[in-house]
Amino acid sequence: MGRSVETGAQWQAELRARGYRLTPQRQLVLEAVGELGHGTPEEIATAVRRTASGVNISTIYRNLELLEELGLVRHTHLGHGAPTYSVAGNDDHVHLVCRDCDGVEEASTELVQDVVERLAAEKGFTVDVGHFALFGRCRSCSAP
Amino acid sequence: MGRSVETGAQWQAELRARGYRLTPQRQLVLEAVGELGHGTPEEIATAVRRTASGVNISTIYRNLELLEELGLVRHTHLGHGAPTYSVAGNDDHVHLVCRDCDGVEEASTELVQDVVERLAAEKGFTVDVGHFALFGRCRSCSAP
DNA sequence: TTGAATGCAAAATGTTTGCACCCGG
DNA sequence: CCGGGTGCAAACATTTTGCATTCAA
Repeated sequence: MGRSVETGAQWQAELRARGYRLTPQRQLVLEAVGELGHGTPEEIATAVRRTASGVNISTIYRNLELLEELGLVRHTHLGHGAPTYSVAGNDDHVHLVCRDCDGVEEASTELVQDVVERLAAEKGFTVDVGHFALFGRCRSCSAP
Repeated sequence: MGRSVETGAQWQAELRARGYRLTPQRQLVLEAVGELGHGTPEEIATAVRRTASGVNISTIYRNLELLEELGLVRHTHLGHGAPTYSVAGNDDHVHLVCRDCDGVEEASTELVQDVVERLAAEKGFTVDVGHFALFGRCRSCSAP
């Protein structure tokens, strides 16, 4: 689902080029993020453990951090507790977070293209569109 | 600074109408949020304690929740750890959070007016503009 | 008086860190 | 072999909760 971006060989080479090693845990974390689409560290850990039951949560955190540094994953704070990780680069979208039901909808980034361009021009601020979260109330929760 | 919206008498009446009580702690929390402009629960606690040194952090949390329910304050997740509270209704603005330096800039909500209207029309999603956070990289951190 | 609110301490979450051992290159 | 990576346990940070006490109305 949705994955692509680079081949395994590509990021693995990049990894080594930077002096890091390729470990099963590392591969599994990246795969899990891709499969889940969105996931908190805890959810990712659960997914990873379906294949490798012993993986520690701190390993998940350390690898998410590393994979983010490599630009392979990205995280967003969708409001409440844990952040949500997703694979970088593909199917970017804006997150619409409902404050009432905590539901998360997605919208095309095309929606905010103007805003992004204006901020770049006027403020020199480069928006990370995939990181984009809008809070408010969804249709269902607005209904009487 | 920046306060207005309602008079003290107004929200205090509303409070009682809902069966809640007016306590010094409650007033102090609201005042502190107003004075700070933005603040984490811990920062608000510090501000409150300048006047009333014994106030417990759990009281701060409980009152922030209540004041938010009453629509007097609002909170935003600006990325990292603790959320930021501010007085609702006045000086709404968009938050621009830099992922590199963690700095927070503000921009006029006018910037996103179109987006807000389109989302309302197309998705029935009511954006809470004061809750708006954009993540990315600020001018300084973009510079070489 | 009386139940909402507070203070306190303990528990629940979510995340980070120190360290000994392990293993990818 | 060697330094990066992992597991584990403990430390942290933030928020929530149970309960006895206090106090606003």
